[in-house]
Amino acid sequence: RLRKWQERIRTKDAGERNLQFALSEIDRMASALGVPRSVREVASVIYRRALNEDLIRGRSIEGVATSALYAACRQEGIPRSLDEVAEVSRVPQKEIGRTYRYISQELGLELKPVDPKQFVPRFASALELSEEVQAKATEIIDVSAEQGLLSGKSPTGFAAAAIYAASLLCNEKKTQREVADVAQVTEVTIRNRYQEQIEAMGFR
Amino acid sequence: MSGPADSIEIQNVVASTGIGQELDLEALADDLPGADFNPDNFPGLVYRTQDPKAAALIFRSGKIVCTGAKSIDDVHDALGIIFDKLRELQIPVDDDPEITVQNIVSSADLGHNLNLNALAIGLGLEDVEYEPEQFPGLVYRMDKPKVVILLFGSGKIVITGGKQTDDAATAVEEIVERIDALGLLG
DNA sequence: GCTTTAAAAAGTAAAGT
DNA sequence: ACTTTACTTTCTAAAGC
Repeated sequence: RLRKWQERIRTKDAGERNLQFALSEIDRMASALGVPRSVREVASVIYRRALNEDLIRGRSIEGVATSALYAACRQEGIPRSLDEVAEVSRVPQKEIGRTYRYISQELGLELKPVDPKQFVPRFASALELSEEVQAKATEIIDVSAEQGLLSGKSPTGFAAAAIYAASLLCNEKKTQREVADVAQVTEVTIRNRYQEQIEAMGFR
Repeated sequence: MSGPADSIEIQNVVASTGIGQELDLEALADDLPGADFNPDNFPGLVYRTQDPKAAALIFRSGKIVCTGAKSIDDVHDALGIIFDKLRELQIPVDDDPEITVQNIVSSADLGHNLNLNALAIGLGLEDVEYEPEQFPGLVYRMDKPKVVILLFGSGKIVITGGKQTDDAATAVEEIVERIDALGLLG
């Protein structure tokens, strides 16, 4: 009797400690990513739901915590790329993506594909670009997406190219390297997306 | 009348079989020229046939997996070559080992560009995986036939998971119908 | 879950010329 | 800037960790 009771307390304590660890990790990563408190709360809710639905079995606590935060950022409309999330996590990017797909499916999050426009304010301010450039980049994304150029393309690369193009059009030029660095894509990707977008805008 | 169904091409067939005889893979690796056997990495011995081009994984139990063939006939031909090679080495092989097709991978072309964002929402987010940051294709799991379809912006698609020859054709017919019903087929 | 094998799709990336 | 190579995703069996 006593042994069973102690075991229950032990598992309860272990579970409690694991939950506290996960929540503190979400907090630490959220701070490193500079996302608001509301996103951390959404991430915590997602993590607790995953815990209640027994989705953590066979997966690492850190992996589920990171994926919950990645999902929360998307749900709140201020997405971080998997690259950015992986930088502040000790879990490899591949596992974060796989775990995200799993919990997203099991919890029925039904998150829409990431909209490249959601990266514009953050990337543009990191590059100290004006509101005018941001508005232009947003327009470029809308017009080129409307013409079907977005299908299959990485949202960060698409946003980076639009910001690069907008910086040229507004006489606030940033180099491809500068934009590539903040968006964490290569110059080659910016060049490729940029060419298509300029053509879609009817410039050239 | 050339439609998407006519563009279907089988790209890979995976099948399993067994010779009904245990094997000494160490000895087989020495006797079979071109055989790759690294038991530390993987328990199967890898043997490749040139014509038809295929790769076989041969296990200690005598069970064999054949992959890479372009048709079901090629699977039978490739395995036939392997059975004969084993017989040449004085290894008893069942007369007519049963060969089971486990997976057929096909490609096809819908002939129109696809708006994958609209398709993800239209087909139902619960049945769709579309993460262009990780992979450019939209993943759609179909129940009947039970296959997985990868759809790309170009309109090219991949059908995998099918076991019947006509699964790909049925799946293409079905996906075209669903996309068309959404008004998303050019 | 992982390990290995094959194949297509298209995007992204890195290395070498 | 160009090409080449390689990695991402889906599927499936096999034996064993």
